[in-house]
Amino acid sequence: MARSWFSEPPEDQKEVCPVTETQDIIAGKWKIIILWHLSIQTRRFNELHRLLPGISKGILTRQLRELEEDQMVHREVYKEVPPRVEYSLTPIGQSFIPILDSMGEWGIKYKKSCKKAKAYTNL
Amino acid sequence: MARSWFSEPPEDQKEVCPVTETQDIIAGKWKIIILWHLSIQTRRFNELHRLLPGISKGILTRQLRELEEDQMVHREVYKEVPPRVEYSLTPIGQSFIPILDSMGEWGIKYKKSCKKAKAYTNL
DNA sequence: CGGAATCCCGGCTGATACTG
DNA sequence: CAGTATCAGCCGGGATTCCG
Repeated sequence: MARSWFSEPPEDQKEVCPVTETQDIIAGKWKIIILWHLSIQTRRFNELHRLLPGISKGILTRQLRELEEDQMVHREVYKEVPPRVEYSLTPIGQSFIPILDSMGEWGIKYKKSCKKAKAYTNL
Repeated sequence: MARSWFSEPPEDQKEVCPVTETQDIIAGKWKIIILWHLSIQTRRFNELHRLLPGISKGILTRQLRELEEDQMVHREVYKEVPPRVEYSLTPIGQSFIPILDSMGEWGIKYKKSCKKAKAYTNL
């Protein structure tokens, strides 16, 4: 018993519900968006930073590291001056691209089919 | 200026990157899992509560409400004693099912193809 | 350029108690 | 049964500073 003493009955849940695994990986405010940008092409760190307006370098680093740990993203360091680091999708990450595409298409259809009630919460 | 004074350049971002929309909707610790359970069949409140070990009723309610606001989930109240409330997917929610399925399948493949490094962080 | 190290902060999450 | 209300806390995001 490491840390399963509260609110976490991990095993059975993941057995029963396979999306749990996926949920764990793409949870994180920027991960889906990062993966999407990497699905287009390999990107450098600052390139990603520019593509994600509002994210700080610290956070970007963390999200990328976590994606690395989950073997979704590959980090290639070129020993140069100034340094260059390129991020790309691993094979596992690439296998996720169809889902990213679906999510993109769905997002577009979603915007068309409904004006978000959330925006008008004050009604 | 409501609350967009920091870290939120919403418009352009969503233009450029369609997954942002989707990200916003499925963000939330339990939403994907809730949607998945509802994709199987209509469920009652306590049924969902049992299916999601670890979630509290308060949180479950909130996540469901948010999914309702986003028009993903329909809430049907039966005027009975004791009360009965059933949750199901709206048409928009149903249009998301393929993605849920993909995520489920992907999650299974993922588990096979890699032993998560995260679990052994202490190495 | 691409981070690492810190600190801070808010919001979501979660527990508990109460209600119709 | 299906919530609401309230409060606590934690974690993850964010800003800033420093480094090779």
